[in-house]
Amino acid sequence: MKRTSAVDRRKTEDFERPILTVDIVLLTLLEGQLQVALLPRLAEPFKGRVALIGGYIHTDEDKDAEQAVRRILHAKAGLKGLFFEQLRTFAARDRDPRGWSASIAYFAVVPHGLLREAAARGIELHPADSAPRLPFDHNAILASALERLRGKGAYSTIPARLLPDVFTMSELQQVYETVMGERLDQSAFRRKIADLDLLEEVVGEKRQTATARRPTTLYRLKSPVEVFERKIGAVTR
Amino acid sequence: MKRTSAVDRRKTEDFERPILTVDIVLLTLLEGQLQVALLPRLAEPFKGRVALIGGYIHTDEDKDAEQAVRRILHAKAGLKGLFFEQLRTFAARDRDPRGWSASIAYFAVVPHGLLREAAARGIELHPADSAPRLPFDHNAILASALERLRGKGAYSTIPARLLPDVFTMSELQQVYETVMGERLDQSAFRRKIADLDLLEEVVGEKRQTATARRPTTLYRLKSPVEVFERKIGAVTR
DNA sequence: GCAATAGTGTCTTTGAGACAGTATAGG
DNA sequence: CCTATACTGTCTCAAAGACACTATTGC
Repeated sequence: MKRTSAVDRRKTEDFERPILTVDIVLLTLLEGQLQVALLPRLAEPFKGRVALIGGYIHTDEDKDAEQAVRRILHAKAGLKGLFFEQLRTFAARDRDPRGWSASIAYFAVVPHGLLREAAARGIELHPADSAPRLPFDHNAILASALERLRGKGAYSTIPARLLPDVFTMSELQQVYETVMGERLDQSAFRRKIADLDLLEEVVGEKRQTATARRPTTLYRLKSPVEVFERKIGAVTR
Repeated sequence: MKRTSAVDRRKTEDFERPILTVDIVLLTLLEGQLQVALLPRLAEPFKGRVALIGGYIHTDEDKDAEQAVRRILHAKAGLKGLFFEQLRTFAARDRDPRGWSASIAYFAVVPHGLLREAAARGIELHPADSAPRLPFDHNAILASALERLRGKGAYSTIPARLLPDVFTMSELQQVYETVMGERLDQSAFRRKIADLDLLEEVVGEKRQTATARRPTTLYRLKSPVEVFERKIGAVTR
């Protein structure tokens, strides 16, 4: 892995450049459970084992890291326009057998309904809390994404991005409960959501899962992801 | 900048490796104002201009990015044992004239009293809110550090790390006021700090700035940086 | 009218902002 | 005893937890 002579490089850059990749923790909700999207690796190292969706930065195509994330999500999962944000960078000598490497980790959420094409491309969903052992430090990256979702979940509309465009208030409450891992009081939840003025009603009402007799109002998020000051609280007793 | 032949690399890695550096936003408090530590650059590009403290990852010495931060803080500012945490990574094609590059940005705080040696090494302090124009995207990195400090400041003991080991309650309140840019009510502040149980009294009392008649209790932080649930609140009217 | 979920009203607790009060020193 | 800062007490308001209540449909 030697490049130009050490003498030439010494002027500006004394050290081998580490490998730089992007890894994406793509989360969705299925059967009331958070799931991670994993993809069997096509190349060495760890060829054949499932891992986070990721790839090299393409210095010719990608003008920045976000662009690389968009390109990779599109190419490997057929997805476009998702909400995603940078988690943090995992950079160390021994996280990759190929040598010193850095992975800029991203966290993304997607409604389960958009994953048809992803499934066709070999993407598998695994329960986020009991994912298999992953190569590199991907289990740590996943843990970090879950921590972020649980932390920021209570203070933002990110959990709502796990639902389809249109949803009921009960569904919304269930997502928050799943994400936060706590039961929420129905009355307090609705009050809070109303106060925050995040939703708009969808005109045509609809009947939900056969068990419901009374029809339910449907809602849609007003704006892209928002963050609020005070927590959506849990039931304390 | 060619390395092994394109054919050799094509198997695993089709693209040139970006430059990878670490940059540190080192903040301190001087004359009741937040200040950033900046250092004139010794090498091109932007040789001679002040910039954030940073450097390449040394793949032989640094086992991970945090180690690089510690090494750089020690080598360039003579500092050890500071609180620091990762901000986020700035990665784009045009942020560095040398080509596609990524900087893992860190944010650190230091009591002003520890900066004697740093000053001797050419480090300058500039008001954080009116720093000069910096090379690369360092102004954006600085802005991101300030945002983090102001955001997390109200929920953590990080602001206290801007003070010397031992401090008075008024000093502590002033740091929080400076960081948050808001006046705080004295009674509410003390109640909050007491409830959080963050401090321990220092036995020998001491008289503060000549203006104070009554002697003041001195405190010390009990534990390393802590984060709390509820904000240290501002005066609303 | 019964089952089942949708949705509302209201009591209570708690955190914290406002603000005035008391305490303790030097001069 | 005056001044300047240290420190405390308490009223009030607002957010939100608890919980019981009403509403609307299919069967």
